[in-house]
Amino acid sequence: MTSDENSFYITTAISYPNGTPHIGHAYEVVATDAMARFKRLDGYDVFFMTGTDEHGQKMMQTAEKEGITPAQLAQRNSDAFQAMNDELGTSYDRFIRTTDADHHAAAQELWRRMEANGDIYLDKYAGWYSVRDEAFYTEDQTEVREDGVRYSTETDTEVTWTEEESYFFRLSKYQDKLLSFYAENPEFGAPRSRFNEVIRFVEGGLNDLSISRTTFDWGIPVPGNEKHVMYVWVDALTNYLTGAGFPDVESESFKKYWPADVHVIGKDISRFHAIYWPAFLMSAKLPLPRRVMIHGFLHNNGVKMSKSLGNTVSPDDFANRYGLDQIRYFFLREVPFGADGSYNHETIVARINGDLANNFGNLAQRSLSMVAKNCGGVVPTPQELTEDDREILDAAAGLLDSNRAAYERQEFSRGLESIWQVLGDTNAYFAEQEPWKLKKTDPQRMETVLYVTIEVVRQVALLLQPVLPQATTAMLDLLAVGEGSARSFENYTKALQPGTQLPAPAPVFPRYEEEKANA
RNA sequence: GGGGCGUUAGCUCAGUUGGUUAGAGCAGGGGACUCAUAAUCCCUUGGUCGUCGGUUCAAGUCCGACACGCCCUACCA
Repeated sequence: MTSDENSFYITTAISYPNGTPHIGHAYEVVATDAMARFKRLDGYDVFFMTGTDEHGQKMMQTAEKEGITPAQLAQRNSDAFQAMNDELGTSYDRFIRTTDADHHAAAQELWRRMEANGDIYLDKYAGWYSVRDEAFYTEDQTEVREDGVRYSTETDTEVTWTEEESYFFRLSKYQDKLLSFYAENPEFGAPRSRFNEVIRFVEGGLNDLSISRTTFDWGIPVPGNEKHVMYVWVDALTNYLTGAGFPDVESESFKKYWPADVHVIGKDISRFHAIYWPAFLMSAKLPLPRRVMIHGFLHNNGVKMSKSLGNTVSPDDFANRYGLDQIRYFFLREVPFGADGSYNHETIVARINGDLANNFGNLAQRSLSMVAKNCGGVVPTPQELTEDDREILDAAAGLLDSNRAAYERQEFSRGLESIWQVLGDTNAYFAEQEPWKLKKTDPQRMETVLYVTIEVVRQVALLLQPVLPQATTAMLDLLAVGEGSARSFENYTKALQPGTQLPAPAPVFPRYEEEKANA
């Protein structure tokens, strides 16, 4: 039972809409979007899903505080998350909500399967429960502080003594199975350092997991016992199955897309995805996802954002200030995916002006404007290629494979780095060939140089579509590259046709000017 | 307490299985050019590769301590 090899199913984590979206949410979805776009361009049948995880006690409490129902809160904030995706122009195929009807059916079916496998039993749970963490703590993991309230020592959140009947999942039974799965699938968790943490945790022994609650009802009812709702993580993780069409395992979409190819998540939830989730699926006798890609966090200059400091920036403001493609590029180029990173105004501007405007934008502009002025505005006709010409064209041609390899491991920054290496070489090539002098001495040679240059620009633009969807669309328009398949990777080597009429060139990447920003 | 990761030019980082003068980008300095978004190109200043010790003909690259930093996990060896 494996999914179609030409299909590609990728997900972000679903967000908890207890609050509004921040930069971290944008970061995750942009990276996932780039991956999805790359695979589409590379001929895959892609299904890209993101969404919101709306159940749980925290949602109930927040709603209560605001004097609205959990459903209203969920609706409002889920809409905000979807709006963020739309403003960022992400190419999601489904925005799933755990309140969707088909998700209820999926979560209950997963439960039944785990139960049928003998992995769920009813018991009692007593302990210090933190609503914020959605977790129980033992006595010694908590302490009473000056205010007379008991807190979790580790997470500084308030805990209350909770005694309740609860269903448990026999997670302990899966320790060895998980460990052998990890050993056989070294690429399952990434980056390696995070995966190692997961493995160490499992090696340390697994306790059975409490997977239901009776103290509130904002959740999916446990099949056969409506007093209980499912623990939010059983509910939430199942969304990945729902998106593929579960519980209809015979459906076309399920056969095509499950198991998921990549779950993109933050480092805070690696345990749920790399331990609980595979264990649930093993229990339910379903195939396991191929990869869990764990990204780091972005810090604003190492300073945490907080509302009281007034330094919060919504993804929306961020994009409006710098530009959509610009922040996408910054996110993916500046920080190796998987590592923590930091951002600040100066670094962002340096990337926008140095990489995008100067190295790439200007290369296109300088070559295309010469074409417009000296070649009658049509794609020039190359003569026999010199060693220099071939070298630069070969370098560009090689980028497709190197980027495939980079994307396969979500190493976006490496892929982009290799592209900018070629752009740098091309600028050097252009300066060395001096086509503006050839204009008078050897017009045919000039045409060859211009042709080679804009052909490199074409290939680079094709390859950058996943990261810079808007700018590359404009760039490919300037090169009169047809829409649709002409812009997919199958036509990566389909060179520009001499004589093709080109539109008047115009700059694609504006420089970021401080005066304008401060106004 | 146990474990993991990191510590390389001002900044951000690359450095394969140990092997000639340790690299890139940005920043800094000098020059060139004029096709171009004051863009681009060339040259160039910066490093006792955290500290100490060891293995080796040879270590940034292996081993052992130690010092910082980050992370995971815990009072059980």
